[in-house]
Amino acid sequence: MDILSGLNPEQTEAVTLPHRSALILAGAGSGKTRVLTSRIAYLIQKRGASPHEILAVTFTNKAAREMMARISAMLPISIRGMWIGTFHGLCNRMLRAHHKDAGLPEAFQILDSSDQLSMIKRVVKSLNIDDEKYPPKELQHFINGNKEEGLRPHDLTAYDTFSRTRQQIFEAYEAQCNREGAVDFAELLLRSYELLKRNELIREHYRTRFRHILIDEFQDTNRLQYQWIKLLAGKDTAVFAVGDDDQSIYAFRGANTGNMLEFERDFQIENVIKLEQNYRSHGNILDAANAVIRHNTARMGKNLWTSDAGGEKLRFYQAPTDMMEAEYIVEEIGSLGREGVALSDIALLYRSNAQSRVLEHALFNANLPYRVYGGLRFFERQEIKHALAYLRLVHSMDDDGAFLRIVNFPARGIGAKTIESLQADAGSASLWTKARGKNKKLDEFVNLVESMKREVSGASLPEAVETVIEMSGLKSHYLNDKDGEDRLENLDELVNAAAVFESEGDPLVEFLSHAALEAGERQSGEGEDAVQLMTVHSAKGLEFHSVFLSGLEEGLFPHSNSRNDAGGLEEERRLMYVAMTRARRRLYLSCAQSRMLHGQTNYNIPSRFLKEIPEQLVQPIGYVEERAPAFEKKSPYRIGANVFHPKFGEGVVLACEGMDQVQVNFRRAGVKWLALEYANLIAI
DNA sequence: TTTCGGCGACTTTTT
DNA sequence: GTCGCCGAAA
Repeated sequence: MDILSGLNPEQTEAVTLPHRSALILAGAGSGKTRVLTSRIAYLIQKRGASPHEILAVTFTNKAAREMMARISAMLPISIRGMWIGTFHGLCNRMLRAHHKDAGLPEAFQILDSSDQLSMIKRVVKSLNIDDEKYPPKELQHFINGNKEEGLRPHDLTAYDTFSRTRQQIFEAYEAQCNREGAVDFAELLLRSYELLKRNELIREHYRTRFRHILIDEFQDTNRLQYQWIKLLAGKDTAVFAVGDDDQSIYAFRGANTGNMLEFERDFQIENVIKLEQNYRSHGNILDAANAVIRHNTARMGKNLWTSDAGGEKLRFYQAPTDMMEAEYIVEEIGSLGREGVALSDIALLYRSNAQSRVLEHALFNANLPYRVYGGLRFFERQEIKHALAYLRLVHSMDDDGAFLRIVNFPARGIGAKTIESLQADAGSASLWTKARGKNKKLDEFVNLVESMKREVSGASLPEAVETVIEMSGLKSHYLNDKDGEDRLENLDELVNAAAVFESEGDPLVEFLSHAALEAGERQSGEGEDAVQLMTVHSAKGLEFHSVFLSGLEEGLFPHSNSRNDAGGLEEERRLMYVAMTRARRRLYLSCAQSRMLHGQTNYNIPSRFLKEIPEQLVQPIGYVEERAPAFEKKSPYRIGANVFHPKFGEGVVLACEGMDQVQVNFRRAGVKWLALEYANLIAI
């Protein structure tokens, strides 16, 4: 099949661009992933590129897997030479290959966020610092924030005791990481960046190798990730960046849309290709979403359109209480089901996780199957972390994090007192080195770990996992625990995961990295036909026949915490935009006059975002007559109407704001906002 | 050492 | 309303 068949002109242009860097602004539902994968297939098939020359980077493992699957479906050849993965995955790969030059032990281990947090707690304690004054959570944010700016402790200037202390903690934390051979997520990136920066040989090697770098969800990159890309791109490298500034919803964790503008400058992008044709949603849904996002000022400018005009109006329901809102939603789901819509094609979206409970309650009462996304993931479960900690300790005795996690789990009578004295003995050495000969119980533990080590050496990975689960006593512990059933199942699942795990080097080291880098699917039950419940954030990238967007109230959505600064409000609006554009055919908007939150009743007014949706696109249901007007008053002009202005000439109405303002695209004078009171517009 | 009860927090989340 | 953490009692 031809790679280009079925692509629209803009998509084709993007896929077939000559060898130079490019920025693709890809709106929601505009075929972004398709363009990205087609580009790779095109480079290989039509431009004679070798898979070896291609590096493609994504944000999630899921996206990376999807990309690989799609490319291998398009190409008859093996894609093994390609580097496709997340930023962290690719940095890990690079650091494993050059661990010596990066100053890391061969089998360095990766700390996930919770490992990192406990490491910070340990460091704070060892420095005798008050964790009330310096909360570990904040320190974690501080450390990661600095690393993401490319800053090490010695790069910081401290003017007062507070910042000096934080700097000291940062320093001690790094020292402890180095002692244990541990690397946190931000460190993976920063190390890799510094490696490329300092080592010319390695840098030039990758620069000549990767002639094509492709980046997905470019709007979500942080500063360090962008700098990493910049370092990696040689003079003959073409960087193909795909993103949508309107869908940037992760600024709160460091994503920097400014990278898009910088990219245009740094890589001398001549023309930005915009993919504006939406293949997902009906016209009314798209018009409404466009009307909302237009209220943002910091935009690169893009207007989605569809040939699939019209469709059903959006439905709006204002309920007296959150319970009644949920009941309304459940009723509607029932009738959608009877119309033949699959339950799994229906999504209930909300701004914050706390809102799911009332919805779950209503769904449960109505006996409708549902699936909630979010929550604990496989490799984050305590029983899994415990088992992995045994593996870690067996593999590397200096791993204090692993030692502390399991020294008394299952309980073997080694308490805080013993540990404290052990830590005092150890100083800057690892706990393991001082554990023997301290007391009887610790000796037993040391012997246990050593006999595990003997058993495990030479065993296959799944055998090792199984041995550790048995010998540690985890298995019998959970057998005796009345709620241990699920945990035992998960431990079995861990053995399975180890059995199917493929590795190229040391299987244990790679398996442990895998566990840290890929927290695993959230839960099973993928295939069942169930209503999908999730936050708007986790819905990004997905689409559904029908979407219910609930809790559209001031203080909730937009969230009260983002009300203060303008940037926060614009991010909330982008979130609203993302939420609305998830719907293909039907979009329900709802809010409640009163809502139970944090154990007390709140009375909220409808979200300001509702007012930004043109009234004629919305079908109100039920109570709405009594409410204060939530929607924009009908403008005398319709979007798309032709108008004439005495000075600017002919134009087309792009948007209306209330009764008195319109945005017009004039054929000669360009796009302008006009006050109807003064403008003397004439409809033609 | 373990367990239980009280108190405070509480937006969004991937690696 | 619920979860997680911390301190006091068993």
